[in-house]
Amino acid sequence: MRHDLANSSDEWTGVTDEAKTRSAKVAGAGMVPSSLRSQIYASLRRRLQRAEFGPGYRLVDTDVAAQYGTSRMPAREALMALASQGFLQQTTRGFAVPEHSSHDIRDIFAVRKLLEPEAAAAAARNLDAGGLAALRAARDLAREACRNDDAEALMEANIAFRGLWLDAVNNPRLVETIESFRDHIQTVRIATLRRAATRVVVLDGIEALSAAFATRNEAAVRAGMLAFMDAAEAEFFAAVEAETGGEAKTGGGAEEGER
Amino acid sequence: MRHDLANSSDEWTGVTDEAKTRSAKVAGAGMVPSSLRSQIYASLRRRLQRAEFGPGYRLVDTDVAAQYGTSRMPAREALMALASQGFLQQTTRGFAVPEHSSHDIRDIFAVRKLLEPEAAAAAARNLDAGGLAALRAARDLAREACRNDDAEALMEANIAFRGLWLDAVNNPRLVETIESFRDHIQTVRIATLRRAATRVVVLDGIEALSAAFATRNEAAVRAGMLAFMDAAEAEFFAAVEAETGGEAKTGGGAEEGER
DNA sequence: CAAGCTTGAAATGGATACAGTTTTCGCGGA
DNA sequence: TCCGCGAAAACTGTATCCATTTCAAGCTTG
Repeated sequence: MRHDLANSSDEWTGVTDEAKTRSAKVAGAGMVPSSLRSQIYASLRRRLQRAEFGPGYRLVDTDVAAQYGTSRMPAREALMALASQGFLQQTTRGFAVPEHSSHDIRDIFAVRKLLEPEAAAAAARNLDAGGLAALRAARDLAREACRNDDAEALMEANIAFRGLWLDAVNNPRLVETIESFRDHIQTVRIATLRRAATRVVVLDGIEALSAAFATRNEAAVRAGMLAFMDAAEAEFFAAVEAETGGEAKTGGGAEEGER
Repeated sequence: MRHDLANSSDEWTGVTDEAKTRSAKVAGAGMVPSSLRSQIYASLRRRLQRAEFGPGYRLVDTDVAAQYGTSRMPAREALMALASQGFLQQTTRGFAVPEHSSHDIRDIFAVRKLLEPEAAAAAARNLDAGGLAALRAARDLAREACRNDDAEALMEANIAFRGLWLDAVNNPRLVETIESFRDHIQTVRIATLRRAATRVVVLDGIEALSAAFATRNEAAVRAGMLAFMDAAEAEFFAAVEAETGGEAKTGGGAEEGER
């Protein structure tokens, strides 16, 4: 399949905006979006986030270059940038979508549990009336989605809710670190997407956090966030257990191998 | 100055080992240490950690390539990898060593205070007799350096001490995150290197931590690390205050600009 | 029939070449 | 002396080419 860079608005323009926002937030880093390298990078990153390639899928620079209609060099550099940020694994022969082990996921949850409760507490300090209203709106969307058993919509609402309180955190470094982990773990989303129990857990978490944010009770926010993450972690491992019977690897992506 | 990759054992072979250890620890990532790109990357990262280039210093791929005696390509890729991990800033024209504002440094300290006490506590659980002995040795080096008012040696001992307990942390993600922050802010070391008071603070911190590690008392380790970081932060801002009279930017690196 | 070696294709890493763009520096005029 | 202005140099981004490495399949041999 040919992936054009100029057209395909949903593919490329959306990512540009996100990149702009992010880099402007961090330290005014000079964005150079017009280079083929950056475009391929952004496109691939978006496709990786959507789990378009399953774990273990191999990405070869010549193939990527052919897909985007460029020479090998921009494709190579985009792949290397993705690898250096952990979105891809560099093997002896090419790049591969990393297969997160259960242990790896546990480690990531451990780090997130150190960061996110504190970040949420900071957000609770900073949220204004408008922010709280937006959080309520996202919560209502989540309720609606849960009532309709719409896993997709619930995930969207969850992501929106998360983005809203993260916007109120006044430590860009902290936000950046948290988001870097979020991007790595679509694995969790995919594994737990289909479970009805997960949807309940997510809605419960959003409800509890929403209430805590509304009262601006920092301790409650901290506790709520921690409980939410514990529940999510337990849910993930329960899903893995149910699906694979306790295998170590967390497969289940879209296209497997294919090479 | 010409930076050879094959010779210059202190510069390059040591870094190879570190890179090998690190990448092997993370996720079995395929290390390809023989590539020029990786070698330049590791060497530059080491030099950045040692604050060989001051804030704002511009690194141009042609210059780096000439320094290492390679073509532009490996240098370019190493620089881009460093930039994508935050060790360098990509400007509209080349790469520059980031200049952290006081606010930025405060933010980074806030994140580190969330991560490092927990990480040190985990290390305390895992350290074996050999690790404790190595920590004692590093502490003795720090004592020696402090007695001689040798700021350079104290910095080395401090880096060694940190590396040792980080090696005992069994969560590679956590280690990776901590290291990314640590390497970013050599600024702190530069600004505070010359103060005698800072040297005392550093030695005190190492002493306290060393004692806490020796007893494997997790709570003491956590508290010691937090106190150490608070002291370091206070010391940094005191140094900035004393030096520049409260300027926002934290200059004072080795070579400034130079282009 | 199996195990090891050989050979070939594919893929990566590095070097060189080239085009486009920005910056800077020197010069001339007001 | 200061302000344009133009040319040259520098820097980046991309393409193409070559060398080296690695994986795999097939063949040979015990």
